[in-house]
Amino acid sequence: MGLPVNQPEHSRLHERIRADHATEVAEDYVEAIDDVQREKGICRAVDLARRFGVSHVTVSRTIGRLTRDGYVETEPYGPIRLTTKGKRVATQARNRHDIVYQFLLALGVGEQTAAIDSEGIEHHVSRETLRAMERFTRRDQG
Amino acid sequence: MGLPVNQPEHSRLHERIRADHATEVAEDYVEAIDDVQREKGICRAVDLARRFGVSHVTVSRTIGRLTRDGYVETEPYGPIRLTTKGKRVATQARNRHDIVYQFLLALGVGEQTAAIDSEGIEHHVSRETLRAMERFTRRDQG
DNA sequence: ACCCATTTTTAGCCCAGGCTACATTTGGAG
DNA sequence: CTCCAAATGTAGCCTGGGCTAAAAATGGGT
Ligand SMILES: [Mn+2]
Ligand SMILES: [Mn+2]
Ligand SMILES: [Mn+2]
Ligand SMILES: [Mn+2]
Repeated sequence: MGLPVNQPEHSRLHERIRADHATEVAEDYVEAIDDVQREKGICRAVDLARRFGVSHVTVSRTIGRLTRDGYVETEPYGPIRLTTKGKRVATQARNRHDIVYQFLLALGVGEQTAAIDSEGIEHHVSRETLRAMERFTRRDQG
Repeated sequence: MGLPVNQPEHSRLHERIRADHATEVAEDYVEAIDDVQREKGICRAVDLARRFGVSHVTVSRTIGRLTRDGYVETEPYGPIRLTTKGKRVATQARNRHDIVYQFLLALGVGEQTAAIDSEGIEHHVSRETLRAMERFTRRDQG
């Protein structure tokens, strides 16, 4: 067994990365579903296909996985609704995404770049780093 | 066709993310291969399996793709060597990774967290954001 | 009421990146 | 030299997340 090594074991890092990737799609989807619902009342698969730039079939299959995992509910040919769990994750995801976005702006990055980079970075930011980003943004221009 | 929209179209963002993911494994592998070579002269598949916490079969298949894409060269039962292209990508990847890591430290994040988060964030940082991070780190403690 | 455009579903394909089980090769210890 | 442990390769499986083509359902406009 051996005592727990205190330096981060490299394999651990990558396990985290793989775990992040597994939840990444779920986070982006529930956030997008929530967005669409705010914008136009209900969310349909076709809305997500446009938003993500993928085919409607890909959306349909992904929604199947999200349903299986308890994030969304649908009936055949019906709209896509978030479960309680889905709403919670959507709120957290949007919050975190926004913190990262505002942080990049505060760092001096342009809006377009901040929008693009935050979309990927958000999924790999721990609580600790998120807090540090908030602190910086507040101090810088709050 | 329509005129190019100037606000970042949401689907564009996600296309970037998907592209980043496609190169992510290649970047981490060539960086790791370079690391191992520095540490112990030659790099073998087992070294990478340990480092990434995956089976040697997964490494073998991944190395096959990297060979196909011109990043590495191997002979049967031989060590893993980087091509010129592979070395270039490894150097760039390490450089960028280090900038992100140092930046997180400068932001006030702990070493463990910085190590973990930088491993994921590095792949989603544009040149512009990377420059902003360098600027901040230099100003903060350079 | 009907028709048709839009939407969703289904079938079937691809590739990346995981795995286990088993076969083969290699090189060093004795 | 021989043998065996370690490394590598091969076969076959899985899931996620992409795609196209074609079928089926829905619902709004006339
Ligand atoms: Mn998001
Ligand atoms: Mn995202
Ligand atoms: Mn790296
Ligand atoms: Mn990485």
